[in-house]
Amino acid sequence: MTELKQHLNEKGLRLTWQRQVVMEVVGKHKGKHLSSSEIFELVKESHPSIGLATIYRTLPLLEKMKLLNKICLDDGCVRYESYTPKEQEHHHLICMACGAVYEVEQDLLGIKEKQIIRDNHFSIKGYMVKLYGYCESCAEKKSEMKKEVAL
Amino acid sequence: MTELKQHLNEKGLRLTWQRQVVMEVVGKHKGKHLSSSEIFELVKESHPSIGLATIYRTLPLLEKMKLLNKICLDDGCVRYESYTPKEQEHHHLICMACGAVYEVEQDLLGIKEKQIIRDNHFSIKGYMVKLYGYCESCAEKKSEMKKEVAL
DNA sequence: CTTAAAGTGATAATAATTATCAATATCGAA
DNA sequence: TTCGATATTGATAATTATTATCACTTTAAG
Ligand SMILES: [Mn+2]
Ligand SMILES: [Mn+2]
Ligand SMILES: [Zn+2]
Ligand SMILES: [Zn+2]
Repeated sequence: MTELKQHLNEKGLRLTWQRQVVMEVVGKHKGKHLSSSEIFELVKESHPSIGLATIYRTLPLLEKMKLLNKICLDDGCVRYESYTPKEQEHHHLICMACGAVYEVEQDLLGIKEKQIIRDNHFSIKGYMVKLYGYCESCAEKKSEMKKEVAL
Repeated sequence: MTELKQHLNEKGLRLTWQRQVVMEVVGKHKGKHLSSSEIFELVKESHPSIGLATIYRTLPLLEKMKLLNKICLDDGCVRYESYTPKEQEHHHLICMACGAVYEVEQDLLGIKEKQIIRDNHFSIKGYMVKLYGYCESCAEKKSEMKKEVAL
């Protein structure tokens, strides 16, 4: 039995082709950070009859079942990506100039976690780091502009 | 000359009482994470004639001048707080049950930053860590519920 | 004091997301 | 299999957060 069906059964929910297709589509785009409407468009390619409301219902559901990760990259919409378990969380570099997003595969917090839990009486289930800065090409453009102004 | 006026002058922008009041209001609420409409309500208390559009214009402006921090706590709206410079960045514990937000004053990345810059050819100007978990009271409620189910 | 240009308030317009509801599909039991 | 309780869906109306417009006002340099 597929992992999706398993999770659904546990909660008395039903397996529909809509839920399967959403899982498949996101799974086919590892490394991408897809908005709800982008997922809608991708699903429609193979299943044009699906409704947008179903997408908006399905994504939070899959997230709660930990089959997807929800992320918020400050561009005004929620995005989703394939689930990464706590042990191999990854993080995001966001270019403040062009908005490009790069992934960082590294444990960025490490042992500090335990200390935070002690200090704050807060049990930590996961974390997300967003790093803001400039990608290589945007950094170059910025230094060129400074030169021009100096002339 | 106030820091606000200084920044505005540099860019040929003007000092208005609206901009001053928004700064004041957010400054009076250190530790809070205020949404645009919450800020609107707070400003209206002393200055009822202000328009919502001005709030939405002013906040991103103050953020670009680094007089405010913009944050995104996954609840569907942008929030702002008093500016904290890079050297003393703080981070957020978000309770997945009740939504409460606590602050953590700690450098969570430290030396890893340089390594990230090397590995990714990305200049880092700042970062933000969101830690997800359960606050003390919600953690208790959860364990109580498990007991009940077990009965 | 004048005046050009920046800024504002009211409000219309968008964009993302949620709520409603009648019709349909799923799945365990008969 | 068939049946039926109910979970789910698609269409669409409604909300919510944010942005765009535009005529009028305010700022600040001269
Ligand atoms: Mn990612
Ligand atoms: Mn904070
Ligand atoms: Zn860039
Ligand atoms: Zn809580």
